[in-house]
Amino acid sequence: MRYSLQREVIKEIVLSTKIHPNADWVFNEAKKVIPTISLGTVYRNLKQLESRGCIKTIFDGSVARYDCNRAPHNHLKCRACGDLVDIETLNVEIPETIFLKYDFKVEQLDMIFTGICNKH
Amino acid sequence: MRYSLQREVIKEIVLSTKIHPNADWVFNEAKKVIPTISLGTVYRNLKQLESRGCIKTIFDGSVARYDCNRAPHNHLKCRACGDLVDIETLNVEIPETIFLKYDFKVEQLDMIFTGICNKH
DNA sequence: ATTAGTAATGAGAATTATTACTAATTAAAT
DNA sequence: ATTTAATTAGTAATAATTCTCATTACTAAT
Repeated sequence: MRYSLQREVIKEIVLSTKIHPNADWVFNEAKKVIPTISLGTVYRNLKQLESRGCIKTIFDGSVARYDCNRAPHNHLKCRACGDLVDIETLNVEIPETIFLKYDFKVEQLDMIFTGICNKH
Repeated sequence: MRYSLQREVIKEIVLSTKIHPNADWVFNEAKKVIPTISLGTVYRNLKQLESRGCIKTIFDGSVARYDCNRAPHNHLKCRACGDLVDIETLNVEIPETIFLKYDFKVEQLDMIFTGICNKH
């Protein structure tokens, strides 16, 4: 993968925040550094960064948000302000159990706790 | 909420399948019964049925799918065929723990296991 | 039975998030 | 320096969903 300034900037932006931004937020931040950058470039690079394992995509309802935390973890989602915060991974019956019970090979577990955060 | 044939048909369709259909699938099924029904009507009624608690919405990536299973449960999602199946709720550290640890009032927990089902 | 009031509908336009296309640019290899 | 292929900006296209609005059809009261 060839170097590009746009990609470096996009990567830095996502890696430097914990807010789990969406593409549009990243786009607006990136414009502060490269005013001519286009939204398509942001989407293209977010996708590339994800496929390289640099970042992860989480779906918040129907919109994609990007997460720089590569350690296994889960999320709390406040339904009042929309904030999404990381929490340490909670213990769940191991995938092995699911394999035996449902004949299904688990590769990934996404868990999201929705509720009200301490700002409300 | 006033009676409407469209809503009854839409409700029956969602309640009679376990495939967790999306709006378009419901639309196509509904057309078999009411050929003049419109997609907007399907979306409008799915939303109403959800707010009444008759059905639940699950987001599969960025598209909404509808679930007639009102008991607490989780989902297995096959990344090969896209099938989504219900599994019984697994034991998770109770919301109380999260409240104490993160000062966050959990109202709902969504959990989705992604992997490969026994058809592959 | 008729009517008045208003919720619901169908059809299509609008919106939002995302992807695809294309000609021009640029990093990197020769 | 020249070539090559990846990448870009800008814009058009797409997909899913929501909105608008004139018309239709339930329902309660007459």
